[in-house]
Amino acid sequence: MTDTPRDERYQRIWQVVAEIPEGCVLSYGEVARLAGLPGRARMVGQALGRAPVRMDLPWHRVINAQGRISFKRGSRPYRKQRDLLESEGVLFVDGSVDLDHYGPGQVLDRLLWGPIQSD
DNA sequence: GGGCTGACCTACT
DNA sequence: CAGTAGGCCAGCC
Repeated sequence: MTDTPRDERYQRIWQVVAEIPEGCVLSYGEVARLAGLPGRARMVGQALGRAPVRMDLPWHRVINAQGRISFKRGSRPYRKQRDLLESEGVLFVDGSVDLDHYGPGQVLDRLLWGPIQSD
């Protein structure tokens, strides 16, 4: 897979991100794995940063494995991402999202049952 | 080529 | 919970 052309790797990453349902989040590592690039979480961040704006990628649905936004707290990108997520119903508790509620394990439930109501 | 940086991750102290 | 270490790899000096 290391011989895969760079453009194709970006394409795969973008595709995975594009398919994250609204109100759900995936970690960089998870996206990398789903794109067939295990262990290359860093590349996901790069791919997102270089994604053409016209793609309208839901980049905000990608956060780190800690369930937190990877931009510096309080920075503009940080607030932007957080606003977008909260507008989709993703709740932040003490600066992090509950991956048990919005993470990959909940994608199916989310599709079947709709937005998370509460506990 | 070497060195450094980064929207990262896991495992281990 | 905080820190460290090693792994990962594209891009830019």
